[in-house]
Amino acid sequence: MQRMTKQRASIIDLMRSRPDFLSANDVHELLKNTGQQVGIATVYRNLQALAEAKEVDVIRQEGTDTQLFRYCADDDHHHHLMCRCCGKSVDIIGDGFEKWAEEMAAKHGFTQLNHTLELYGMCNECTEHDTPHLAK
Amino acid sequence: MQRMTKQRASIIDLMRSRPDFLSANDVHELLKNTGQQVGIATVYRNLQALAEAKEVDVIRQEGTDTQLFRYCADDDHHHHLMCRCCGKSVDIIGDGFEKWAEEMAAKHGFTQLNHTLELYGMCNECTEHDTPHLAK
DNA sequence: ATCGTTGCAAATGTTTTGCATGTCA
DNA sequence: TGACATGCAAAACATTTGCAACGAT
Repeated sequence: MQRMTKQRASIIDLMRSRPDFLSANDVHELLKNTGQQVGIATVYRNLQALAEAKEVDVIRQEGTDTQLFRYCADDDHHHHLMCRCCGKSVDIIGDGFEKWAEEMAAKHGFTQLNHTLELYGMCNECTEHDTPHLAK
Repeated sequence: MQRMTKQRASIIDLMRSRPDFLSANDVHELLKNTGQQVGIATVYRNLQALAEAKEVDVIRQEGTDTQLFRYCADDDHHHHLMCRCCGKSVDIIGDGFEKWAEEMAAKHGFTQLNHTLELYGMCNECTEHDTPHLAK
């Protein structure tokens, strides 16, 4: 079974307090700044476990090959509209989209459909304030 | 300017002859099997150049962190419906989808929208023949 | 003869793993 | 106590880069 340790608690706390997507490294650094040292391997292991438990969402950063994690109460299937400037993200339910995807699959004889979809843009705040990049 | 070398020619030839998505490593191996040794770094450099020239499409493999490349005549923006079993993929034009995405962005005050979208499934052949995995 | 290209090996960056040690239940 | 969790360092990958040798134009 799953045991509650100091470090798991720290990680969960941090994730719950953060509305934006963070890399494993971000989490590691942020915890270090709070004085709660947690090994990077442990960070990865816990984020992975949380992802499997659907407590966090995982996406891939736009250009790079880094996974980003974010706490997420809603464990239904959904997508994200993420600000590439400040990292903030909005959950999107894909009603219309899912239907479109199924149609496309059917048209080409594909079954057992699955998909990856992420939307990236600039949120209104970042557009207005011309914020170049948000400090983590 | 761009120079045509043996190795660039080999890579382009291979890509043109392949309808499925290949990793840089696949390309490297396949060329090795043909006797046309090409350094892995060169494979990467050329695939990257081809991607910039929009001669190949790049996607990320479903679970992993590997990029996959595929020759693509059509340089307009489009998406892929890919068979997770045999790797075959179909180009999809996103008319309906693009519009939906813009609506979603607008609704939440996001601009400069961009997105990643890939569809994965089982093609009819793979479903019928119950092909477990295609040999590369 | 240039100057882009290649190949190799080393560097990078992310994520995973082995293993001895620590610790929750 | 005993199974699971942690930390560290090493391993595993995918990808990039420095640099000397090469070769297309």
